Amino acid sequence: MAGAEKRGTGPRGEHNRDEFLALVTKAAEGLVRREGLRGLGMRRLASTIGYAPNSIYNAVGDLDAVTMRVNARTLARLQATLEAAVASEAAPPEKAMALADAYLAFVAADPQVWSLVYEHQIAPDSAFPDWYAEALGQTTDLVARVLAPMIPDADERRQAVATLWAALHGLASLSTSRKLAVLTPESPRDLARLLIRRFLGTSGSVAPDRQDA
Amino acid sequence: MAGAEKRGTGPRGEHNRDEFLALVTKAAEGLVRREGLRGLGMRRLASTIGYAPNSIYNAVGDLDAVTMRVNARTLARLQATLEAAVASEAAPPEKAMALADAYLAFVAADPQVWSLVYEHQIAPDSAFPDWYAEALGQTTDLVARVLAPMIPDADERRQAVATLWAALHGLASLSTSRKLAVLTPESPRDLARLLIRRFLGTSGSVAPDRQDA
DNA sequence: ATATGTTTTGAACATCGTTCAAAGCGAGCA
DNA sequence: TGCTCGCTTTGAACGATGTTCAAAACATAT
Repeated sequence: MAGAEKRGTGPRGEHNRDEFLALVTKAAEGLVRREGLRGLGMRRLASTIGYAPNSIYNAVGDLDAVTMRVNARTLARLQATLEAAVASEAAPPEKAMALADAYLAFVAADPQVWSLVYEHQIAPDSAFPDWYAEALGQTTDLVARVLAPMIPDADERRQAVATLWAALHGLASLSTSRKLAVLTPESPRDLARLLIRRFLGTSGSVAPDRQDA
Repeated sequence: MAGAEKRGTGPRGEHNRDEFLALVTKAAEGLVRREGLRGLGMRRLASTIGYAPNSIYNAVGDLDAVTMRVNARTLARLQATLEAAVASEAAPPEKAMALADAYLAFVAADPQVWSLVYEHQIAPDSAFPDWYAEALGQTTDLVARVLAPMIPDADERRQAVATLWAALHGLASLSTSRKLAVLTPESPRDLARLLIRRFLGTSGSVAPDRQDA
């Protein structure tokens, strides 16, 4: 009664607990990818993986918990994408451009799943999830590292990172909701280039502005 | 059957049709203001105004239609607020700052209702609502008018307006969802000032940066 | 006063998220 | 082997939702 740290028994099927978590998360992600937030339902998700809804409640939690899992995975994927984008050795301004490009390409490639991250509103009383703040911090740290050579002052850099991050978020958000196309025909990536060029004050052209989209 | 433009009969209660529309819209707005998107339900809305749900279906439509009405009103209120903000005679850079300030103040004063505008996702197959595109255009035209003296070229100005609009939207969005405070302690208005100062290249201080918040 | 057409509504339908209590099954002990 | 313990899985149920149907209530026009 007091010990039993290992486990009393084991699961029935061919999945252990972690595999089941991954199964649920990937199935939910697929549902969102194909039909958006409204396509993610508990009964539907359960039938997709061939389980009863209660199994998901026992292993993961309610629909909010499932959404959190998907969002955590999405942020990790975004993080990996951005890391790969700044891996090359290039001048800082080009790195900033590459970062914005990778961000917007990620969003364009998976708009529904990315939208879930900000469409999902947590209850206003519950505290901010730790893992979310950490994931966000890791990603913005990446931006800060890229901006470090151009903005030496730490305070100013922190403000610049937050501002640029919010601006990119706005471009991506309005783009996926088709509200950006109402204002201008340019792609969000072109606008991001404009933003970064003007914000960072790299007055001339940063790159020959190759147009392949 | 062919004519009868006026009306066959009249409503029962003390409200005519337009008054009823306004009643529904304002009640729905109040619900959202107090409890957010999740607090807006058809049965709850009906009981709030003392009618049966079916009356709302007959006069307004389904819950999506109600949401649209609230959002139209919100955009009109925002439009009026921004118009008032640029009414004063001042140098263009200060006007741009005032515009951003008014926008973010509007969002901060009514975050839940404002969030409804972008939280509400229309079906991906249905076309964009005309009135929404028009309302958006009117508001961004205001920004374009403010920026006109500083950016004479029409193409460049259109891009700048879209970019700044998206950036403001991002600041407001991350602010209401408490994701901006994770990154930096500064208020979104301070970050907007930084954004505009850097974007518009008004290198020095635009205003003495009076701090009253 | 009767007929007409709209407004209003009570009841029903389908579905949803979630919970409860029982059945199913693997592991440890006798 | 047989048995119990404890976790896993589930069928059924509960409450609530958005939405629709058909009937009742009502104001007007003849």
